[in-house]
Amino acid sequence: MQDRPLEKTLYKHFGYEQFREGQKEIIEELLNGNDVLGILPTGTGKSMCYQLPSLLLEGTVIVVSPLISLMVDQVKQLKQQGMKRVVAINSFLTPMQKQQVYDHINHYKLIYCSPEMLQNAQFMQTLKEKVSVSLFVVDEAHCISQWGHEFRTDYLKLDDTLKQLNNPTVLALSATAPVHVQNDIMRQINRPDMQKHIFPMDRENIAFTVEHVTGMEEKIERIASVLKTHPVPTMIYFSSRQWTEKAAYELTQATSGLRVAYYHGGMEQTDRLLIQQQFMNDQLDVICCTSAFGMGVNKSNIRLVIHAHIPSQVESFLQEVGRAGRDGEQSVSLTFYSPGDGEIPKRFIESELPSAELVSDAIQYLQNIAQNGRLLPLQPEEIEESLQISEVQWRFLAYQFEKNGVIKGRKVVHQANWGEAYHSIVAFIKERTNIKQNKLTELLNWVHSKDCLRASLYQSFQSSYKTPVGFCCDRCDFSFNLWETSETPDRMELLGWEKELQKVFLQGEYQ
DNA sequence: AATATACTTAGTTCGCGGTTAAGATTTTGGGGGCGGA
Repeated sequence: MQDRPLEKTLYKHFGYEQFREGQKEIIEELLNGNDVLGILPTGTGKSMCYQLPSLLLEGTVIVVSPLISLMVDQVKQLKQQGMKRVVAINSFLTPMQKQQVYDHINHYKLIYCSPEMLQNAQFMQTLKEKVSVSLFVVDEAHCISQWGHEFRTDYLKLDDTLKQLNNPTVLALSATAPVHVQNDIMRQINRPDMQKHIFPMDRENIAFTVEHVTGMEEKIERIASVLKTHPVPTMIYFSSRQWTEKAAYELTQATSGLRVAYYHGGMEQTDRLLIQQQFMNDQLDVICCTSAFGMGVNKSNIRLVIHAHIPSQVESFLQEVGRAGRDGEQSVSLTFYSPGDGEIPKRFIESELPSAELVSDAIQYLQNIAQNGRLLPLQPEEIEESLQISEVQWRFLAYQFEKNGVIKGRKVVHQANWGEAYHSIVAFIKERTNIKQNKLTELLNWVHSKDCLRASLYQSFQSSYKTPVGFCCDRCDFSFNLWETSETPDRMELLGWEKELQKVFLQGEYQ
């Protein structure tokens, strides 16, 4: 091991004898100063790709993460492994805590933050003054492409952040990113020449099945009957919060004995955390959830992922399905479709971005402000109120107006080219809506596909896919009565005393 | 009739509970000296 310094560091700090597939190549690439786009399946240790370099590189590693809970989990885990010079900066810190972190910012080797945080002037100033960034990591990088254009536009400003931080080496990581998402990531962060380390993401132990039914009532009946014969750890996706709650109640009634809960973004943070932990600890069998549930759920024995509603694109579908069978055991994806099910995602797509009329209203509103020599209101809620638009719609517009030179921070640019801005924004909205509608159509086509579900699902994502280890799909060889699941395992899984002790010590620890 | 996804902010408090470091005290094991067999 003497002439293998990377392995030595790996063993010394993380206790592993050798690297997993892909890790070493990526790390060497980064240490040589090359940008890397890494697409690695979940559970193969993506975070090692930057945690180990953070120990070897001179400066600081910045990790952009989409969820506070993800950063907090990572920091907790690293501290537990003995790496103390790690911090997550987010809105959970009080102003005083934040100041303390800023005062000693150069003490940290790893800093986790959200893309929004990187738009905070004080944070950026602190970084620029006191920190030399050796590596800039975008975790869950598909968020750039999937959320950046409409939902969280700060994801599209990372290229500017990189410039301000003296163009450090970049590592973009994701588990599920088809070629067009990979290209979008590189385009948005303005690094066209990234070294690609891409591993196939098709899952050979998941069987696919689609059932056409009449409506939600029949779906829940079917789910109940499947769960009675196959009482396995299960996730059920819905497109509405209300249905998650209703279904959880009805399934509890229908399947005596199964422990069912619901989870969606409208719940209290503490409740969300509790449900997630109970599910991960096998204290719950079934979760009825919206798309809010998923990222950061590292439960290895999820056997069944049901879509009671379809999402709005294949990428989301694959991410959600991919949470099944991380342990390699036979798992199943069950998708329901009833006539009209495409309507919900269609409405989402239509309502997410403002209409042309709203863009024109917004321009009038801005011109009014400019003429009176005023600034934009400090509270965005005030603008949303005046224009009668949603928070997401205003954030999208604000980003577009800024990009088109109409506003600068809170200032409205007087001599802006309003006509051109209007046309370019409206054209962009059309283009995005189109792209999203096509993505929805792609998923709907799959649901109605007559051919092998596995083949048609993965075809557009990668050139080839592995042959399944068990069942393939309901067009080929799968049906529920062939699928044998072992008896519900003991509720209390024995982990060995080290893991049990670790669990006890880390319980309830959140910051 | 409507249906989902997340982040953000707060200026310089105060008291309480818990933790840690340092010092004091007690317990315990081992080493060394001494006397006797």
